[in-house]
Amino acid sequence: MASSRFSIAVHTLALLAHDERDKPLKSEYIACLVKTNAVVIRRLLSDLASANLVVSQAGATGGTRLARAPAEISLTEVYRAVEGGEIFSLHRQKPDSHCDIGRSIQAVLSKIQDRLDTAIEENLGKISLAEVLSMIEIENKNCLNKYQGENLR
Amino acid sequence: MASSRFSIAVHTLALLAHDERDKPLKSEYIACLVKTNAVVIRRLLSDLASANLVVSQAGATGGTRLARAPAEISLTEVYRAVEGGEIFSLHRQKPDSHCDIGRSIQAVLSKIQDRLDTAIEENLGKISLAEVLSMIEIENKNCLNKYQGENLR
DNA sequence: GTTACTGTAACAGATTTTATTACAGATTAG
DNA sequence: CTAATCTGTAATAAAATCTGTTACAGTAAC
Repeated sequence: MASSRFSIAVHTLALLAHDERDKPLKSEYIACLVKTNAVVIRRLLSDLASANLVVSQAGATGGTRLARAPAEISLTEVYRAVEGGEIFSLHRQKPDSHCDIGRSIQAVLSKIQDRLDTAIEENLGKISLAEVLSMIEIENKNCLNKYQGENLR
Repeated sequence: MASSRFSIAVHTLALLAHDERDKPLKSEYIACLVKTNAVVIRRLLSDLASANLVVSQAGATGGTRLARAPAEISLTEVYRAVEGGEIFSLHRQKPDSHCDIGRSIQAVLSKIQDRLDTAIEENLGKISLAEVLSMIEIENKNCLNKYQGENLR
């Protein structure tokens, strides 16, 4: 799945974690910062809500906020919630099953897919939303330093 | 990249490893077994040749054969040769950079991409083409057993 | 020189992602 | 209770990506 849903989900969650957390954000506002359509955000938030990562409220003054503290949200959960979870696709046409290889290659490839998926989830499991926030902060400081450094010349 | 190129590459290499290895296979023949077009196979083989995994020969009686023994070909090499190598995409539209999050989120996501990519390559590095062949054999035997078992009823 | 391949370009078709419009249902304020 | 303002979802359009196909130049054997 080469979609950008994971990226947009992490961005959205970071926004929810960054702003005052008791005040829910509106999809329109998030969409504006992420530069996409509000419906795209709502669909994503809907998936995140199903995974109990966020809580939405309908009606005027409604919006969405995190369901838990950022330190308690792992990127694995986000990945599972919004991404299909296949690193590569199998053959679109089923291979010729008269051949020894063709008969079993897809079963073998599926096993490899599973291994990779596990590896990815383990890896993402080590990263929490809180860590993403601090990575962002560090990145911002680096930017600032670079910029000042260049001004000194 | 949710393409099936990796699957088709592994299938193709398995075919090259399975048949007599001194006799090169023609793209048309491989395409028939993989159930795709010969040009698709040639494009793939062309990438695999650039990665020194196979050797092709033009002209009548030409074709393609493995460049090394199956035990010496790791799936990491195959993956790198044919697949773009991005588990998820970044935002298609760049996010609003007036916002603290938007300014740095993509840099952070890139780092996460890199980590995942490394994890995948490490994982695939543990699997050689030779192992794929034996996995296929095991799978075929399992199929056979199942089939015979069902016939006994 | 004829035949039988590979390698690539160029284009068409299919599939997948993303954006947009529209509207029903929920919630609050007045 | 009515108007205003959200979410959630369906339906559809547009854009991007992936596959398949045709065409043909270049290479090697016979």
